Order: sequence, then C-alpha cells, then structure tokens
Amino acid sequence: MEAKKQLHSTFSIDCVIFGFDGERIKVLLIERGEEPYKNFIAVPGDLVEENEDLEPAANRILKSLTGLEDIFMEQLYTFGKVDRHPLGRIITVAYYALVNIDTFNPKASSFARKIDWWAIDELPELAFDHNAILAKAIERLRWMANMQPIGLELLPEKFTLSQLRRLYEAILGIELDKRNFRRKITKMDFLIPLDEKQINVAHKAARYYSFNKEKYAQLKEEGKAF
Amino acid sequence: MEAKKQLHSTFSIDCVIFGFDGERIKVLLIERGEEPYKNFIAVPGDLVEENEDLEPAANRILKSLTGLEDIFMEQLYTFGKVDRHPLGRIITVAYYALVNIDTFNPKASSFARKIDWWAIDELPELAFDHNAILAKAIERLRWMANMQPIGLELLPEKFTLSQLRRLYEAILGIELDKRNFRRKITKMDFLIPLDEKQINVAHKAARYYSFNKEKYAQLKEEGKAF
DNA sequence: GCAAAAGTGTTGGTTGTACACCCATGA
DNA sequence: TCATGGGTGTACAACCAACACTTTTGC
Repeated sequence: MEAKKQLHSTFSIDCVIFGFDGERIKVLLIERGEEPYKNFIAVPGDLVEENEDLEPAANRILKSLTGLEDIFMEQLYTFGKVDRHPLGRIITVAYYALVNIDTFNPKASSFARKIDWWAIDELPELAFDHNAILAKAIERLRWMANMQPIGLELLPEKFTLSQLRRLYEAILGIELDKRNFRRKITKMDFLIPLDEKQINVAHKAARYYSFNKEKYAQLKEEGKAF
Repeated sequence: MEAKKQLHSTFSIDCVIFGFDGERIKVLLIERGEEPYKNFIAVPGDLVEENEDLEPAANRILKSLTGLEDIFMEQLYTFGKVDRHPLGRIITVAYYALVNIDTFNPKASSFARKIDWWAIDELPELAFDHNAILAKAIERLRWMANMQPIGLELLPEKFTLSQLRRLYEAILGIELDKRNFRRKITKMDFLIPLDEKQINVAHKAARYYSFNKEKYAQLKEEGKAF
C-alpha cells in the first residue's frame, strides 16, 4: 500500500490543550475529517516535518487551532506501540499546553473538521490511543498542581481567589477549605491584590488579583509548592 | 549518501542506567566503536526495530549490557532536534533504569567497545546530545527521590540505614541529619529490620534492613513521600 | 585505649486541618 | 429582606530542624 510505505517509521506530535471555564477543566479535541478514524474525536496532532524540531511542531499545531503563540507547553510522554496507528509505525510525542479559554475561538483546520472543548470527566471514546494520552496528560496536570503554582496560563489576567480555588479543585478533583486555601496561597506571595473588585454581582464583591510573574516563575522552577 | 537515506526519519532508544556504589551515584556509559562519534563516550542506545515496541527495545539494550531483566525502567524524555544526529533525522526516546551495581559485570556489546561506570559529577563530554540527556535524567532522579521512596533497585537485598542515607545524600547532593533521617524513614514503614548485623567492621555493627516491597510499591504509587 | 560509625530524645518552630459566623451586594 | 458568595481567626495536631553523647567493635 502506497500510504503505508510512505508512513513507515515516522513520527507525529499530539497536543493536549487544557483550558478552564471557571468550573471545569476542559480539553480541546477535534473531529477527524479523514481516515483512519474518520469522524472520531481525537487529540489534535500532525506529522512532524522533515526539518522541524518537536517544539516548533507542537507550537504549529497549537497555533493553527487557537491562533495562540508563546503559550505554556511541555512535553508529556512518547507513545510508540507498534500497532497504535493502522497505517504504519508512527510513534507520537505528546505535548500538553495550558491556555486561557476566553482569549480565542477555536477554529477548524486542515486536519480538523470540528473542534470543541470537552470536560475531562466526560470524554468520549477517542481515536488511536488518545484515551491513554489524555489519561497521562490529566495525571501530569494533577501532579503539577500539587508541586507548583498553577493558573497563570489558565485564568484571565484578573481573577478572584475563588476562581483560583475552583481551578485547583477542578484539577485535583477534591474540595478545598476556603480559609485554608486563602491563607496558603496568599502566603506564597505570587499574587498581587488589585484595587479592583467585581461589579454587578449579587453578593459582596470579590477582590481581583493578578500573578506576580517573576515570583510565579521562580516558584515553578523550585517545585515544592503546594 | 546511502546511510543518510536509510536513516532518514527513524528513531532510537537511549538508556540511562544508574547505579550506586555505596558512595556515589554512577551511570553506565559506553565507548562508541563506530562512527559517528567513534571513540566518544555515550549513553547506550540503539535504533528501534520495525516491529519492536519502545519498552522492549529499552529492555533489550539494558539486557545486552548488563544481562539484567525485569529492572525498574521508566521513560524519561524524547529528544528530537533536527540536527542532533549527523546521519539523519533520528529522534531518540530516552529511558532511565536503576540497577544494583553489584549484581552483574557490565559487558561490551555490538555497539559498545568499552563500558564503564562514571560518577555523575565527573562526566566527560559525551557524544550527540547525551550530556543533555544525562542532565535530564539526573534531574528526574532527584525529583523522584524527593517524592517517593527510592533505593530498592539501587541497593543490595540487605542494607544498613547508613547505606540508605548515603544513597539519598548522593542523589540529592546534600547532607542529611542521621537522627532525623532514621526517624522519618522508619516511620514510613516500608523497611523490615532483620535479625542480622554487620560483621567484621571496626565499629559497632549496624543492623541490616530489607524493603517491604508491597508497602514500598504502594508509597511509590501515591507519590508524596519524602 | 583509640578510632569509627551506630544508635538514641528533646525542644521550638512551622505547617496543616478542622471548623462558623458576619458582610456586602443585587434582585 | 433574602439569597449569594466574600471574607475572616483560632486551637490542636503533625511534622520538621537543630542539636551531643554513649555504645560497640577491630585494631
């Protein structure tokens, strides 16, 4: 088979893109417009070009779907089972990215017929081994949230402490005590309280915060937080 | 060039094998017998065969050098810079393994002229991007030691608490308080004190311990320890 | 008897956790 | 005035870090 020959021993990138809608962690998935797995939902990905490094390939995919650049993205894991792709031996290097869900509208692209946000606890059956890829990505996200500050990439510029708490709760899948959370997170000193409050809310208006990016980056380096 | 064509767009495994000699963390490196980088020191690795999954490939390499099977091994990271290999586009999936240094003698193999243990703080300049691979592996090892029990794979069946402490010190690159270490590690409950002590030592004989493997595995799952 | 490593407790500070009420706002 | 989520303090337990001396053994 021609396609089979051409695809023999090559590799692709898959890109798990996480967002947070204020309540749940979501992931951006496409509906495949082509065989194999036509019409299946899948993690967006593409073959890596001959002269393309891996990170740029991952960024290319991210940009083609979201228009976003310079986004947090990190290598996740490489999946290489011999039979994972029906057209030949294709190993895939999975990346994951964190994006602010409000800053763009996903757009279909060459390899995607439809594109949508899916809550990570209501995933359909996916193409290829993509359920395994997503499981690994979610596990990594949880791990990260335990070890480092998280949120800069997932929240808007200004956010309330409750939003941040709900983010942690959504990632970790547990409830957090409001008072203890506030104490802990404010003591870590990477939040800047703003002189600005919510308006038009039917309750006491919450203060907005933003991230101190230097401090945030520094804590991320060190690991250990949370 | 024929070789270039044949190697176009394929992938390899590299296998960082850590051991502990009682004092320092060491890593098993080969001297390459072939071009490219002939005579350079390198992390052992090989191309992945057409019908070979990644883990089996990593195990094959480990076994050919050490004779060992069923050893702790985990995927580390995938390195895929376009120009990382002079003969073509070869991305490499790095694994790392932990072995007990006393249970075997490394043996040269098809791809290795010489093979030796190197202390991780006295590494030479390595072939390809292998210094970066090792740096990542050491970083991962440190991270692991902070989050999980470690040692089962690196120590002999029976060991003293001082040996275990020196292992942690070697990995983390810091000194640990003897009393606090004992308290902490024994409270975690994955050690079994044996009715056996050192003999022929010019000081008070230390008790031997062994690992409770179920408990150890369970704590490893959970993460969080240490 | 001396050198070398084993083994052992206490204290003070810090951190984590559980828990309940009043406040500001829009409807 | 009611419903909603914002904001606040305390007490107890667990954990962490610092620290020095006695014991056993071979030489």
